[in-house]
Amino acid sequence: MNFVARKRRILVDTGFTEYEMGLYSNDLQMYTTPPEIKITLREFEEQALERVKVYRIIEQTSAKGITKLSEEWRKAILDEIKAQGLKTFVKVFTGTGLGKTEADYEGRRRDHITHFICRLTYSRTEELRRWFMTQEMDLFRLRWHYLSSEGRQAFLKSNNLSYTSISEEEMSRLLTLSNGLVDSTKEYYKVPFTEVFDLISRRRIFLHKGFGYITSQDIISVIATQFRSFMSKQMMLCSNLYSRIIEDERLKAILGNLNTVYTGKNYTVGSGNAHEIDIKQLGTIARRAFPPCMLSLYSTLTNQNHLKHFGRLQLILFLKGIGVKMEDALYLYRSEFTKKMEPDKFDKEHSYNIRHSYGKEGKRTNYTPYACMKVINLNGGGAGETHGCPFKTFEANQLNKFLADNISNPEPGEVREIIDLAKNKHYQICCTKYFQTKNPGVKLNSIIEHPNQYFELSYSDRNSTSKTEDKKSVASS
RNA sequence: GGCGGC
DNA sequence: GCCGCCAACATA
Ligand code: SF4
Repeated sequence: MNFVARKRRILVDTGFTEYEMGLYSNDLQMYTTPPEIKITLREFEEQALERVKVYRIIEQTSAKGITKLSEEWRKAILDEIKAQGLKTFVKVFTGTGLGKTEADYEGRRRDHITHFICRLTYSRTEELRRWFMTQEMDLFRLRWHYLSSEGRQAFLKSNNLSYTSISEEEMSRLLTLSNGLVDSTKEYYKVPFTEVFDLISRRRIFLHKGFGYITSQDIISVIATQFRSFMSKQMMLCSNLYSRIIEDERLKAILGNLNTVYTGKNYTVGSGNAHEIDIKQLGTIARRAFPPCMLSLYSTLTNQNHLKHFGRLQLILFLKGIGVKMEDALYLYRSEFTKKMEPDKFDKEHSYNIRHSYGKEGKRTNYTPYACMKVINLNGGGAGETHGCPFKTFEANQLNKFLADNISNPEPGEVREIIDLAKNKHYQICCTKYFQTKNPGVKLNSIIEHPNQYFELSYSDRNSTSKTEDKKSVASS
């Protein structure tokens, strides 16, 4: 009777229509069609929050130093998803593709719905869109790995990706034509060569009559490119939709809640953490408590007496965030710049922008200092540029020198560890490690997510450990 | 640095 | 050549 009941439930009780059965025929999809949402608001919120948890797990696992897309990476992510009790997701994420049980369909529908809710909520700003896209792309590639050969074929077909897997006889022709470039032990797909440019530049790809022949391992990179470009277009449409839909009060409460969970954003620079900064001691403070990205800007400002556009911005917003008064910031920039520039030229070219950054001109917006994500994405490596995150932009020897100059008593191997983290592109972990070697007394409960957070932590540490010095100077005066 | 005005 | 304006989240 169980058997009968279950069988009926597939068709009747769960209410999967024929249309939905088609829509949810595969564990992986490109989310081209919006779902019909027939669930309660409470379920809506719960399920979407679960997907956000998945995003955070992916992000944090990648940040831990585990190389993306490796076996270890997949295992770590899935284990954590299980540990947080998100079993339904594990099933659909690791599915081989074409399962037909009720649970299969249920999982895919949940995947579908939660994806669209998140797509909507994370479409709001540029920053959120970027973050959402990278998590979704990683998730997509993770899931592709578990699809069976049949599942992959079906996926390609249902998304009109005309990459056909090649036949036996075609294969034997290719073997002779390709001069050893095609390996007979692997499975190959035929792809229009216009879609494989990025792959061609990285690997040797056999091209023939307008087609590239790609292994089944490499095909994911082609698909991912398609998926990404499709998604980024969709995100733009969503951001329009968002502004209209958000007027529903009930939805507003839920959607708002969702993206506050966005990890990079939980450090907010408020008026609460503004310090009295003595501008004449800024050099000492910088060496002691500035994060590398800001210290590096500060030193080129004072050594070269010049900063390029984004460097000026990155630094000025940071300074504003730690509590430097606008007059002091203006004074600092002017006194350095005018060592190599006529004072009136400085006034014409820069003073307005500084006031504007402090919210004193035009629209009078108090712009928020850049978070690590933003700084890292600034990519400061260019000629004469010092902005961006040093762990990303510095060449190996440059980084070596920086670390030697700024870490006074390194434990053996510590510097090596920092360099390796930087090399593996784990900039924020790297920075956290750097922070810990400079401030062994401070216990961190999270990684560095914001330059101003870095400053607060190291500055307050010095304050508390040097209370005796402060008292002394008070007493002696 | 970008956009815009004269 | 002069100049202004903008980089951003509405949420407690
Ligand atoms: S990780 Fe963040 S705080 Fe550290 S140097 Fe890079 S941008 Fe600055």
